[in-house]
Amino acid sequence: MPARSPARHRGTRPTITDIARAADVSKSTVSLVLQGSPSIKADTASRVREAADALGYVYNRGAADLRRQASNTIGTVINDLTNPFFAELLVGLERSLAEHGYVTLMAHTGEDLATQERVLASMREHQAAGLILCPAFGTPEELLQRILWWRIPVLIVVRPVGDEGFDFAGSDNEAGTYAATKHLAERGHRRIAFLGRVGGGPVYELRRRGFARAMGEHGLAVEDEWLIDIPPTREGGRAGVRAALALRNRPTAAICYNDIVAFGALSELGEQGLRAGIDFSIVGFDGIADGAHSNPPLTTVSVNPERLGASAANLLLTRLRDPESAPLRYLAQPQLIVRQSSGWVEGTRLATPATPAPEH
Amino acid sequence: MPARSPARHRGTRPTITDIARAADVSKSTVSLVLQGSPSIKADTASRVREAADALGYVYNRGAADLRRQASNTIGTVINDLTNPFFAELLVGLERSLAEHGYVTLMAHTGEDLATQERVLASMREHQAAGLILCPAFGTPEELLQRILWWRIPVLIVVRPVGDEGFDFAGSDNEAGTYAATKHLAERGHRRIAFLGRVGGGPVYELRRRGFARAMGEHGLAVEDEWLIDIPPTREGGRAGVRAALALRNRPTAAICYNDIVAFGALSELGEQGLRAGIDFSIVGFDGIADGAHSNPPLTTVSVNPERLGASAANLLLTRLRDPESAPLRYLAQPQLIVRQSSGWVEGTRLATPATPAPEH
DNA sequence: AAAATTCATTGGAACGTTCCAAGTTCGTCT
DNA sequence: AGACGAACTTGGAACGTTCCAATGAATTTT
Repeated sequence: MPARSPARHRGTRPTITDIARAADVSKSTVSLVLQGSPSIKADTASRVREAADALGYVYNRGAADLRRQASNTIGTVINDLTNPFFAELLVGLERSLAEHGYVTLMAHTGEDLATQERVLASMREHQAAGLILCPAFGTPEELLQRILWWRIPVLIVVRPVGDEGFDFAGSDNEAGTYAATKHLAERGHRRIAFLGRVGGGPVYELRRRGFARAMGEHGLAVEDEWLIDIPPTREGGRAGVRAALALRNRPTAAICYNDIVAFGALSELGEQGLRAGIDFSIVGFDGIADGAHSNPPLTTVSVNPERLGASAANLLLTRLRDPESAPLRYLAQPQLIVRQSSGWVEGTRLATPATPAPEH
Repeated sequence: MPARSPARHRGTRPTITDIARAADVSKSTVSLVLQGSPSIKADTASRVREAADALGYVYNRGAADLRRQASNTIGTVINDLTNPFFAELLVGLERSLAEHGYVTLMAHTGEDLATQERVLASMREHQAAGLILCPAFGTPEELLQRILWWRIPVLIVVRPVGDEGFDFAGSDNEAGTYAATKHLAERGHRRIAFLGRVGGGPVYELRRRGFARAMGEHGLAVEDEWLIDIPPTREGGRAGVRAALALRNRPTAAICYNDIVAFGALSELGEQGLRAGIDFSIVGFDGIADGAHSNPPLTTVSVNPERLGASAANLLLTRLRDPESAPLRYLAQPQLIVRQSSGWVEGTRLATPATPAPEH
């Protein structure tokens, strides 16, 4: 390799070629040293490393990725970050990815399908090694097929799309609401409402089913009007409680589709002068951190969102190692956390249970 | 250019060279077409585009970035995503970046300085075009200097580091707590506590100062014990209220360092059987979405986190266009949103004001 | 002492783009 | 008819890595 090369002009970053020149070795040697190859003599290696430091060298991952035809970027698509559930999920995801040397290219869809299309295409152009997708509401299975056709490993989180066939990480929704409903029934509730978007996709369907099953097993009827159709938002929670309280055959408790619905419900109860856990019981779903400090603290079915995120990331990394194996599947077993918002017993005030707190 | 090239083997993605071969033009022409150059004849262009579609071509942004010595990746470092304030900020950031054709490389530090160092270095290797940093607590000015030395434009968000000199987007903390305190004073409160981490950096300092100034202007003394030292968390809020209620000269209201502290405070008041806004008033800071639906809804100083994020992104993009201009600075003017948690008046119950709601 | 083996290093061709300089093909003007 | 320009198109050298095949030197084996 010719020792003569054009001198580096100010402002441009040093490359392995510059290091090579400074350390008087070839660019191949520098590359090997940077990769920690054992076949380079120790003192050559340290000479190279010194030169690199002296020049303020920065590894150019883009160039390496181009040559290696690989990347350590994982595209992560979140549909609703303003829901702390997804924020906590993202924390777990990102942490786990980072721990394994991957980097997170993050995009937010706000439940918009067109945005989702756009960001996925962008991640493809960016040569993401894999994708993690919290699908926006109404995502067609066809999109997932298309992504597979791109030959990019993709993991779906939280909301299943299509029937199996894709890698998926989520929680056992049916078991979750079953436990929640059982809890309320055992505390003496006989008329229990369910607050969520009717026809709101598979997650809603499963949660409703767990509710119905538990009701049935406790010999409790489910009146149609107790299935209250509200958007899965804080406002929805308020509206749901208003609707529930207005019913002729008024429920004494409600299972909420998720924690933010439950927060809305708590808020509305307060506004109506009712005490959650005494006058009316509320149970949420998700187990977001705020639930431990709402007013009153929220009984909820915790899926431990941060841990779910970490598990999801690990699942995708497994897939990256073995692109051809059968679809992977992880279902977190949710855990009922009893706090004050369900501290109600037939006719009497229940001693508020100490938060049992095996939480983080 | 030789028309003969090795045939594409299955599994490898088509490149502009493949398109060139298919459309019987040169690779340069394909490149120009993809860039929408006007100097390519319309029918050539469409022939090329058809070939590209037929082959299922995907633009390789990494390769282009390498050649152009540029990238459209912005590194975004968030210190605490489990605080909805930062989650909403991130939403605004990402949306604005995406609208301008940039992509967000996101990392979470969890307030850990070592993690912060690591992710910043990684973003540098990834050739981020710019950085947006919500600095972890205790970030030294030296780090910022170092980043500038990297010649990567960086914007600091929320927490200033060092004295000016860096691009910054944040809110007027002093004015915010001033307005909040004034509000409480005008409602008749004379003993007001401030719940936050004493010595918790410049943001704390400014918020405390706004509080002190308003107290002074209303002729109210600030007892040392009313400055309650708690971590800026939900738990901190609970502890703060407990501490406040235990004081001999017991305050009747508290300004909280931020909304999640306020949520903790509301929770603790509830636990103690006190009604926020009636028995004790609470004001938060940040204006996160949940505040509109807490129990009771939270009076807060809203900085509109999502909009702040968008503004921050725009500021960085301005900087990218002109790398040499003087430091940029954006201070959001926060807005007091009065809700029920401060609906208290000397001796009487205040008619709960309708949420005035110019919120989003 | 020659051959074989190991060890350390290196040349140079990729990877998929961009973009400059240069080329070709026209139509138009003298 | 020849020259000139405009309108299109193209060759090929970058960008900063990796990694294969090859080289040379030192060491061991025969």
